[in-house]
Amino acid sequence: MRIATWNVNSLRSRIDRVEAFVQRHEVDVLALQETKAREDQLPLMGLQALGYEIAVAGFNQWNGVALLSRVGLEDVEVGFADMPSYGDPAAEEARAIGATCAGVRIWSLYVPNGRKPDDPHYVYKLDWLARLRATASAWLDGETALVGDWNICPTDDDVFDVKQFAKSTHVTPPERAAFQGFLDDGYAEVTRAHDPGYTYWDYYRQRFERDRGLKIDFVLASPTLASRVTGAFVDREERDPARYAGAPSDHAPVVVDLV
DNA sequence: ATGGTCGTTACACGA
Repeated sequence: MRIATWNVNSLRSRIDRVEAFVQRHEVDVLALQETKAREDQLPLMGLQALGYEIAVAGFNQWNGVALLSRVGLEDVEVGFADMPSYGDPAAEEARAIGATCAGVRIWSLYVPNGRKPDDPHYVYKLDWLARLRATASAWLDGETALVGDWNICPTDDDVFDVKQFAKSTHVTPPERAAFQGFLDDGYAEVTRAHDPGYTYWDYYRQRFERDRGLKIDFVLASPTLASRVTGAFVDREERDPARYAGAPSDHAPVVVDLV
């Protein structure tokens, strides 16, 4: 089975790329983040014609998550609501959607950005991660994957220039400790060993062309699932502005293979 | 310190 995760930065603006991506790599399950659309706004017929079931949750003009699967999509669950200060406080905003696909419980996660270390959103980010960890620790016995945009650079190697991030989120010790907590509990990050490269490059300043990026998109697997991983890679071509028509997402997809 | 570029029921704001 091949699963993938991709912060797509608007599913509507990149629906053609998503269709091409899942076909190009024969992806069985795709977790999406920053979908920025309600299901009723999405032209999903193409993906359905390709055999994908779709579950969409949590939307405003910045966030939103989704799961596509051609190997079953059961027991869909939405959780970990967004901070109310984003968008319409009355709208239900989710930053996580989970489903069971061919026996594997997969969660598409869009960890809060945090904005700045002195911002309330930063506190919210750490609290959100603590709540996720407490819940996810109960899933270690099963075949569980926590995939998505973690908005954390766990090591200095995951930042093109640590000095530039001295006063920024993504690299602070509390964020790194929050990420490490999942590993301490027994989850394994299964992509780095196969592809240590960045997964995100800012749109400005030709950051992709100069490979000035961040590694912030990860796949954490429970022990049983981790033992099934045979490979992983970052699809950098999907981030290359020169490779395909139209603007790319600022994130590249991450693909993982399981026996 | 600033600005650069994407996206969105947008002409400001989040990433």
